[in-house]
Amino acid sequence: MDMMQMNIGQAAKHSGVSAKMIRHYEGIGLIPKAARTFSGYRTYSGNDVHTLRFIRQARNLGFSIKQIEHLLGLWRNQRRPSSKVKALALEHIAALDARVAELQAMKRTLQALAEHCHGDERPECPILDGLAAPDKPAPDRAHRH
Amino acid sequence: MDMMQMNIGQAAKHSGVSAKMIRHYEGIGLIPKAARTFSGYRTYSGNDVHTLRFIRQARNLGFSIKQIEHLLGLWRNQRRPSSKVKALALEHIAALDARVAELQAMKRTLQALAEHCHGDERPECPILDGLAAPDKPAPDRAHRH
DNA sequence: CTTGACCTTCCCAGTATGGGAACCTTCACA
DNA sequence: TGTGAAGGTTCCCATACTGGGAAGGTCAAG
Repeated sequence: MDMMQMNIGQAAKHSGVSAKMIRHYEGIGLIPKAARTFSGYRTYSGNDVHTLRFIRQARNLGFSIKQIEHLLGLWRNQRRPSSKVKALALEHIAALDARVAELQAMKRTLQALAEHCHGDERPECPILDGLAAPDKPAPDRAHRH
Repeated sequence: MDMMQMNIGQAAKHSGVSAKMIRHYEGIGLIPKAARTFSGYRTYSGNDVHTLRFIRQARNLGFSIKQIEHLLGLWRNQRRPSSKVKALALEHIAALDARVAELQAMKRTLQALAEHCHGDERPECPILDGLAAPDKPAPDRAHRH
């Protein structure tokens, strides 16, 4: 029924994805091109909104666009083995863990420096000294992606 | 003192900051424009390399460029109160904590979904169902060990 | 001189999101 | 029926950080 047809603003409200982002997702091909009214407005069905909500949920869990593309494919394929989905999820969990470990390492280091900083009017500051320290002369290239 | 003069590749090696990034930092004004040889090559002193290393260290700890700008200013100012530095550091630690909490929340949610997914040949998948679900649910959250 | 390593600038790519300009469409109300 | 607000359209720009690569100049060694 046409009752479920809505324009982009409504779809945004109902899905929690901004109109800007909906257009963007269409632009990069994450979602198919929306149908248009005679005058050029995009229209969305309840189904489209459902997809958008799926996307938003996945993004809330930190999945990348590439991964979401993958997830959408699995979602739409009634015959996917759940193992594929689970693998993707576990992989992402591992990535989250790795990122957390990275951030916690940063925090630990910074905290160690901060603990020794008086934090008063005096200029001596172990934090700056720590940043200025020669570190290891081994140029490392390991960073976030 | 000319012994310490080097071109960008050497400075990159000694600082751990890529040549590409050194040029970029110069471009955005994070570091002053490098001196040039007659033929246009940038040259760096031991001091410049020291600054680059400072920057790299700060980035390794997750500081943003804006914050590093600030830190560099404090570093160069012999009369800064250490309280300013400490404030910046503590603020950043708080941001790291916040980010960690965010990621951990994602992980918890995803893990809860994954636990109920068989991960076999069957298509039923609570993970996809969870992503497709209308968002409301905060049903089971008491899964801590 | 030639060659290869290194330098220069400039453009493009990505992730994900938002701001805003310039313009067109819809709809309700005077 | 006119009109103004609200909301749609496209397009460009910016964020923060980093890399790839092209086209061309420079330097040192063989």
